[in-house]
Amino acid sequence: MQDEKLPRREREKRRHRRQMLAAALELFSKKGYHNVSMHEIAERAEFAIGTLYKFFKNKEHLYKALMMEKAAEYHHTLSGVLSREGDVLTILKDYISAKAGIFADDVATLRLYFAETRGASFNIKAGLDQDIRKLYDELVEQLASTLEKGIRKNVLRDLNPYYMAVALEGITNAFLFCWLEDPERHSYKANAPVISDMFLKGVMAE
Amino acid sequence: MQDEKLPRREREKRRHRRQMLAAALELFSKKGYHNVSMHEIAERAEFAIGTLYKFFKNKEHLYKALMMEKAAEYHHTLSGVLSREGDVLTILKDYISAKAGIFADDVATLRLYFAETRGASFNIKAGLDQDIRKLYDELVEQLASTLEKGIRKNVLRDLNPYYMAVALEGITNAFLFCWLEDPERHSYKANAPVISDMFLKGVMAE
Amino acid sequence: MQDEKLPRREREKRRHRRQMLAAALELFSKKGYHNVSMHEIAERAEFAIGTLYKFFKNKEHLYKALMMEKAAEYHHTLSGVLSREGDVLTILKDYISAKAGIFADDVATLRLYFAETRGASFNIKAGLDQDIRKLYDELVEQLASTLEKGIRKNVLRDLNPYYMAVALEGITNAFLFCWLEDPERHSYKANAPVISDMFLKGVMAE
Amino acid sequence: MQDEKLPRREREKRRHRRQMLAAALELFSKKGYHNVSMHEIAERAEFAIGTLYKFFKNKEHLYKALMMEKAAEYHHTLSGVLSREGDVLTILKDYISAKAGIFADDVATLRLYFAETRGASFNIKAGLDQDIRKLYDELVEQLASTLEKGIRKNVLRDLNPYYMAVALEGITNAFLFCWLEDPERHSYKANAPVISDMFLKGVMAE
DNA sequence: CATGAATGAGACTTCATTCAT
DNA sequence: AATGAATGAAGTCTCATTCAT
Repeated sequence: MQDEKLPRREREKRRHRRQMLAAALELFSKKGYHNVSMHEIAERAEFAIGTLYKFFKNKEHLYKALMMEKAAEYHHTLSGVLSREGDVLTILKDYISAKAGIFADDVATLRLYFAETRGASFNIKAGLDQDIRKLYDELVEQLASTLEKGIRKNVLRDLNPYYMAVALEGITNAFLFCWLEDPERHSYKANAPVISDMFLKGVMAE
Repeated sequence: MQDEKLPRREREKRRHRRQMLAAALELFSKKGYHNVSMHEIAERAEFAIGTLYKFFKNKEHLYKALMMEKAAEYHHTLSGVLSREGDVLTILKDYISAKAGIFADDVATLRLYFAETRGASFNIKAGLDQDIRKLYDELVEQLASTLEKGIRKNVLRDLNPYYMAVALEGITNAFLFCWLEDPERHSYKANAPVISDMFLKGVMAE
Repeated sequence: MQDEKLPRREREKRRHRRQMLAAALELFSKKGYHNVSMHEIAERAEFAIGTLYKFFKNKEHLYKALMMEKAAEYHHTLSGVLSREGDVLTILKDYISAKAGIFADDVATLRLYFAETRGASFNIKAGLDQDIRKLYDELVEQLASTLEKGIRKNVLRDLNPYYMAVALEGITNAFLFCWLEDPERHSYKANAPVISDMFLKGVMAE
Repeated sequence: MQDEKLPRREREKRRHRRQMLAAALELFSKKGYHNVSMHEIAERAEFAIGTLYKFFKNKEHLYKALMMEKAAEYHHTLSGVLSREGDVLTILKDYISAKAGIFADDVATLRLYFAETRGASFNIKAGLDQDIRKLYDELVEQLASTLEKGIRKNVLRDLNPYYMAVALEGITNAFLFCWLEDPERHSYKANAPVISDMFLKGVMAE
């Protein structure tokens, strides 16, 4: 992350890599993996096609690199929220809100994220997308742990914590999806309290 | 739907069409739109490539025909459940259960359904997939109407009914997705009561 | 070989295949495997590139099909000469002459043949060219058998028959090569008696 | 050849050049001209690609430089043998033996040598390979002169000396090729007397 | 309607070569 | 000289679609 102390050459290389990934993100997100050509990405990034291939072995690797970097950021943030000390209800509310912040200025990533984790992904050959899915599964497990803690403390009802996590993910993603489809009408951020309300009321112990 | 009174020629034609769609469904569901070729579909359906094109203008139209037929069935069933007379809570429970029955023996369709409605779909050029999305939106609206009725009858809390519908869809789809990913571990059908419980507790008036 | 009784469609297909192989032979022979593009071959054969790929899985397979068909013809002819009844010296003279006839009107094949069997071949990936080399080895073995017969009949000196075969191949190929390089100055056909003379005198029993 | 009296800079330059040629020889010989990239050569030689291009104008020139140096060595040695004083038969036997020594520890060169002189070479564009071929032709001519001398001295039969040379080259190369293909089974060196025997018996005057 | 050979645009990828540092 | 990032022409191959039979 810290490029500061690197030699100029290395810094430039990283910058170029970022430019390529940015171009790829924009295009993949708008048109989908199979409707974007490597030439298109190279052109958008203002590099020659050969340069693109110097940085990424092939289209799949470029795509995967893109997804993994974004997924890592995403999961790092949410995982951080879930790791906080404090009462479970606050953590859950924060988690719901945090999802808003993450994608607030990066709709492109959100779109791809859905394509990979919710839609049945057919973009990359079997095996390559396993890593991304695995990262996502880990987050759900962590969420389940948090919920389990809530159960033990009698804050939450004694339901299967994994399925509670699945439900929470389902709701939040549904709202994110709404927002993605029509950002004008459906603000996820504004709806975060509604989500918290509905979900928590459904799972809280009385 | 009723082919009985049609001349033999017409009946055969419909049968052929069904065979082609069945082959397409199987392949699209397994490998994704872009990883299936028209030749592959023709071969699987045991027709010549030219015949496939006699029935469907092009690959997109074939895909859309497939999706629309499946979506129509799906929404017809769920719409039927929501149109029933009776108390709202029962209707909602039935709705949740009904989703299990629909896909129980048709995982292939479920997979494609997600690719289109939950993941950001990049399969078919803008405009063509609007019809499918529209059908889905109608169902959500109908669900919202049902929920609104529940609110008016003081059975449900006074929350935005559209967002309640979004939440319910989010939860049920999340569970369907779980089941799709690992049918052995996560039975949607068995979990339907859990879903109903969590969701209804969250939205019911006290 | 007999296309006569085949349906028209099938006959045409074979003709097209032959046209493609002919175009490939001409180009490969003139410019070498790596200096000929599939587009070039398609164009020369007056077919679209896609059609070429309908007939041959890829460039290597096209090349191999070409080589194998030619090699089969070639070895069939020479093998026939070696299988004849009669005295060994006559058979050997005929063998030497026969090599002239084979390539007389097909310099292109001869050139490729050398590239594969005499030059160290780097054209096709390891394994694919084994078949061609094997065919050639079989011929040398058969030649050795013939020579062995001559030894047993005391017509030839008691030398290692395999190495005698190698020597004979070496001489004949060297003359073929001369002719290939400069057909005007060095006629293989005219030199066949010279070859026979030199070689036989070297290996004949007194 | 003598680098001793040169300034250090010059000596280093020559050493670098040799390293590059050695890397190229190894790779070309193993994989063939078209299956080796300039990057690969640079990497093997442990230089940057740009440095490679400082020494050799382009891939063809690199290849040609390699071939010419090896060919020059080769022909210098054999030419030396043919220039010796003494009786023709001894010279010829020595010539046949000498071919063994030359390639004994340099199979790589032998492989390339065949690719260029025996197989129809398609490696380098027309014109560039003429020099190598010319060098080879000169050697054959010199061999023919030697043979002619033998004829004049009534040691050899009165055959066309050029064709006798061609035949000798054919035989020796065939044995070299045998050895190249399977060094374990076919030792050229051990077979040198066999070659001499067969060839000389075929061409000697009685 | 059925067939399937033919088409060719366009995708992915490699690699010889250049040039600023 | 040495470096190696950047270039882009050119090659291989796929596949949606057409059309003559």
